[in-house]
Amino acid sequence: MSQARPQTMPQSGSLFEEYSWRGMVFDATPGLSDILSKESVSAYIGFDPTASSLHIGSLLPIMCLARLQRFGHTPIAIVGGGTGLIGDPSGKTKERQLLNAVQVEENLAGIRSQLEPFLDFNAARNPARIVNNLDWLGRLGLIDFLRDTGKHFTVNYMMSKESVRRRLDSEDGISYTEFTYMMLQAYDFLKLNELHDCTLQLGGSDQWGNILAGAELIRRVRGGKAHGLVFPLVTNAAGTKFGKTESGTVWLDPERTSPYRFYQFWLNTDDRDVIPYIKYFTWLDRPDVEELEVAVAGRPGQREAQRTLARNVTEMVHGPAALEGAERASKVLFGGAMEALSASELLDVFEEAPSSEFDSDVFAGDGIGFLDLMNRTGLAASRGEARRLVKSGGVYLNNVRVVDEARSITRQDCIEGRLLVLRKGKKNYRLVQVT
RNA sequence: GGACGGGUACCGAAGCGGUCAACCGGGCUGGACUGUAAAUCCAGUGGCUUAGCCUUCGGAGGUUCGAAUCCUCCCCCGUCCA
Repeated sequence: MSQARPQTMPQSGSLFEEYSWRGMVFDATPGLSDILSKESVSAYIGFDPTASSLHIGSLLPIMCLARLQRFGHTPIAIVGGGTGLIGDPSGKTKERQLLNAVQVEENLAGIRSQLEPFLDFNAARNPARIVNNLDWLGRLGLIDFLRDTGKHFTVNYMMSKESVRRRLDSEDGISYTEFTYMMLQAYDFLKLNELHDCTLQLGGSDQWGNILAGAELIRRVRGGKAHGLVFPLVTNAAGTKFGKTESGTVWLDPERTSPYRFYQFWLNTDDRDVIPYIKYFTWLDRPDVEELEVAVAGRPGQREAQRTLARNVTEMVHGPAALEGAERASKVLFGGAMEALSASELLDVFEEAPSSEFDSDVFAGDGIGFLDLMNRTGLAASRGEARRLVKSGGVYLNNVRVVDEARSITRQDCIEGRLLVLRKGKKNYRLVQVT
């Protein structure tokens, strides 16, 4: 079950079959399966530059491209520098806030670097490409656009699309700007078809309408056949939005979501979701996945599948060193062997835990009351709450349960005289640094 | 503009003169069990110097020994009529 890095060694079988067994085909244009088994094609997916980092919601599209490349096809990631300035109405009930060009430019740079670990840009035969559609949309003249592209779309056709219709029914309506989005995306497909012989567009199921519009445009303008394939929306058994936790979105950027949290996110995957996720997000082959499926059914408590998922995805996104750190941190946080670590190691492990700084005077002499400390670090909203927590046995100081609500904290309690680890419940840590 | 109905803690919702810091449900937070899960069970959920005290029931006044509860005015929301 080793984790393979980006590579272009073609795999056997057809890409379509591969997508299928992994549950990644929600819908596809007729005949696509045939073409993928016979020819090597160029395919693209668009990434939305709404934020400077991709989050794990983009992992499925990324894996789609990566798999495609392994099957000998050529992946193109298009970052929507141009379309990002417009805003896609698909899946949105409200008009979007427009981003300015500078923001989009910054976001593009971040996204580009996050795609790089997944795709091989130096493959001899089918190197991956990242393109920015601002390159052509930016200098597209309005008159040309209306004559060459607009002529191929009837308003009737556009209005019949689900993404538009829903907004027509809503109170807010849809602006002309967003209404035009579909045409711009179609134009992208046309342009990529022209420049890079791209004949396939992939996307989430909400992109189906936009993708078909592009294929249609290619047929009309260039007489060529183009295809589309959409993957399903990633769901979770809890019915919440995939990729969100109590602490927010799970980003790919380690600055935003630490590798530890990232690893934990996957480790905490529901039993019902773990096999689909493994199919989506790892390179494990069919026999390995089936083995894990048996493991989940037979001894769910072992969480072999979750562990495998977390290990694989964390390593793929953040590298082996970060994975090692995340696993070490997990061990300390859930195994409780805190004494074994030095203050600086603890700082490292708790890097992403909220922390408060206190002047060393606070701990001098008789020190500070424990309840006050709880309150002042924000771990408890009031002293009363702190008291209740202690009474119910839910508070730990340096991983030792606190039973005496009247106790004070002095310098003696600090690890190496400079660090305290407060914990509320099982997972709620707060670091106190003595300065 | 008129007629009703209503505004209670994070949300929903009881209470309609004292025993109300306010039933109950949800949420949330702890605990037990467990697999860092789900389900279940238990506890807590305004503040404090915690056998007690203080501040809360849309807002401001008033009646009363005593008000979330009664009265007056005001603000806001819903429904119907104009």
